[in-house]
Amino acid sequence: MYRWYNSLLMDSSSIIENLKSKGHKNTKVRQALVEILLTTHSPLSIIQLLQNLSKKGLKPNKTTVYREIEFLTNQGLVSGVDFGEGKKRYEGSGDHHHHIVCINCKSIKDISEDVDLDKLHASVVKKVGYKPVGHSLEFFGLCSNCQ
Amino acid sequence: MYRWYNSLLMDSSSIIENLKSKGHKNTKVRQALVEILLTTHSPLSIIQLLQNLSKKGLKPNKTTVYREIEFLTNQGLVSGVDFGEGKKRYEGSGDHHHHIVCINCKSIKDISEDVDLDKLHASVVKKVGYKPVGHSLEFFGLCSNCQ
DNA sequence: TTCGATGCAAAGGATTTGCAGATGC
DNA sequence: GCATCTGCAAATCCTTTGCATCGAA
Repeated sequence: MYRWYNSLLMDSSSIIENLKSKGHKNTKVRQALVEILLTTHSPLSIIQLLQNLSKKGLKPNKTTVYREIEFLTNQGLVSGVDFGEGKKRYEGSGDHHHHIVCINCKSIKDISEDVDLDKLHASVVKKVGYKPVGHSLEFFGLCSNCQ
Repeated sequence: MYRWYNSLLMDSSSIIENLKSKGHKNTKVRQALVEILLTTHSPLSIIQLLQNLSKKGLKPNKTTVYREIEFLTNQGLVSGVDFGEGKKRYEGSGDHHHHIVCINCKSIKDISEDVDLDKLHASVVKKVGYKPVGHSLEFFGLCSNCQ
């Protein structure tokens, strides 16, 4: 998947600078969201993003967060994951990895295992004639506390 | 994943019989839903289930379909999949396989490729100490029409 | 000044819930 | 007859939209 930046090598201010060079503005909410998504390595819901913003002293409207996330997604900086909870979660695009979700307490753990789906993805895509865009792989289970 | 039946070997009436033996009733909607999910090998939304029921001359309330799907899910007969569309889709549990979804026209293709995630699943689960329940793997792309 | 960003209210869509009435066995 | 199933209305939750205002460059 093409990505014009590498979040691991880029800090929030250089991301903001890049956005400014495209005619977008530097706002407190934007900068804080980028920081939160760059430092939190697990997918956050809109409500959790609002809580994190609140910790930074920012209390934007929920709509603003939805729109900012949509914007950052269009910029390729953020991607959404869906655990079938009836809502989406968001993480920095540079963070692409997979998760295991406890079906009871909903806790989420990252999977460090390097899942190489690219080869499979390529073969699947070739077979069905689709232009590849991405994939989603999540595991579900009961965490040690909930068993 | 434990499953008390094998949908490939079981027709709708024997499933209904099994449910009746557990004290559940045989209703037209239940029987029709089981038939639909047994014969449609792609995940259907609640609206699509209603449309399919309609073709069979049944016009149940949407709430009834939600409750029936919940019931069949609890019985292990149905499982939900989520493509991040903001709604769930449902398929017969015996149908477990993966999909590729066109991000433009939303068309869904099954992946015949035999994705052996069980080994990966087992290793992941062992490492994080979770009791395994299931997984979800979907690919996204642009279908030939939408490219 | 200009155009992007924001807040607020309202609307939309999926899903759930409470309760009374209908139906299978 | 009794437990399950159903319909209807209302409520809830997530997300989107319209519009007027604000604010960064």
